[in-house]
Amino acid sequence: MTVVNTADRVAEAARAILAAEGVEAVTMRRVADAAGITAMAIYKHYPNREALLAAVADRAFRELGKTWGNRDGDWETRALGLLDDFLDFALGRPHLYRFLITDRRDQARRFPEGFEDGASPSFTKIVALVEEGMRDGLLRPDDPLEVAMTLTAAGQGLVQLYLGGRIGLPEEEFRALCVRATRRVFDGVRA
Amino acid sequence: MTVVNTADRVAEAARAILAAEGVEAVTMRRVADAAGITAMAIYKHYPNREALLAAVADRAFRELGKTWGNRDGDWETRALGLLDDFLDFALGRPHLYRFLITDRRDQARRFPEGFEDGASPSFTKIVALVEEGMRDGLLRPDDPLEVAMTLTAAGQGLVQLYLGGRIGLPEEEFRALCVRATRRVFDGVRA
DNA sequence: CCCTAAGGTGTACGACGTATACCGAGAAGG
DNA sequence: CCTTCTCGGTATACGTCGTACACCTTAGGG
Repeated sequence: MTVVNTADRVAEAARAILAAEGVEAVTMRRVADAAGITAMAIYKHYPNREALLAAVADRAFRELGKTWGNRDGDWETRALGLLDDFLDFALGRPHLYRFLITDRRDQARRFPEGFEDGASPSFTKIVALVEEGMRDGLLRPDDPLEVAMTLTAAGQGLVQLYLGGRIGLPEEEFRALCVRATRRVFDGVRA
Repeated sequence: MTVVNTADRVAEAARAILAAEGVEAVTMRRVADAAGITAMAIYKHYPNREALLAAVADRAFRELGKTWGNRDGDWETRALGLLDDFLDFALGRPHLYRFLITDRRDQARRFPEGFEDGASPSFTKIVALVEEGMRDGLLRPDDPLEVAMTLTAAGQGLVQLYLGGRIGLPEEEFRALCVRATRRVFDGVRA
């Protein structure tokens, strides 16, 4: 991600602060300082703070899609690998995760339309895996989109609880809990 | 919930604004106006805004526990009734839901210690139902706490996606989706 | 050579959380 | 009965936030 122009430099500065300290730490003045300009200069590139944050979300999402789910192995290995990638992100960059996944964003992709055509790179990979599982007889025939959604929702719910401080487990144990929970859900959709 | 003293009146005013417009709308000045005092007078009752919000969370949680899961019928009816109650709250008072469930709160109850003794009224009901299901042979023997957690996580994940604007379905269809998802998870833990 | 537009600065405004100083009423104690 | 505390309230002010507005500088095109 080479930074070329000011708009990118600003977005990158915002992303860094966000990842380190959370959305509420992303103030126009701090971002401006980090980018080497004045706060008001940001408005030459983004109409307001919200738009800046949206731009940050965009590039974070794009970056994310590239690093997810590039594993080999049998079906179950790849499935749990996807969960692992997800947890790596959620637990490794919790502020970014909260911002991207938990916070409301109005023009976010929507289920089911926005997903059917593979618009969401990460979710599409899960859907593809589910479809493969059904084709190969590992999973019971069902609506792949809904099954994929059920699977991801379980993981996201667990992470939400964990990041919300409701699960007092060390990270490794929490990850193991996620794997067990996911297996249970798999059991529910297995052939 | 009769309001007697100023502290309660303040908390109730804060709760009303929160339920109507979300946490960020809960400013000290607005709460004070609604309670008929000055902003600074709030500090005679709560050390700061965070403490006020914590008090709001407390009473909302307590109120919630009373209205949840008072249904009769067979096991599945009660189980889906609990889901229904949960969705009633999450979809009926989304701001309150986000505040209580999604937002980070430091002295929140924790899994597993905080739940084992039945400290959380709503979650305890789910655990009890799961335990009953296992005793009666409806569910496969397993850790009831973890199974209950898997179940709730799936529901919370779905709601998180819905409230985050990621699921472009009308409420009724979303509720049906939740039921189908929950059934799939049930299938995974059934005997 | 001037005009324009793009990208930058400085200042200012209203809203926020809250520190601080002050005040009046009633209880307590001599 | 008068003094003195304490409790719950007010008024004012400070630093920070997002951002409106006026202004400046500079590169490039007619």
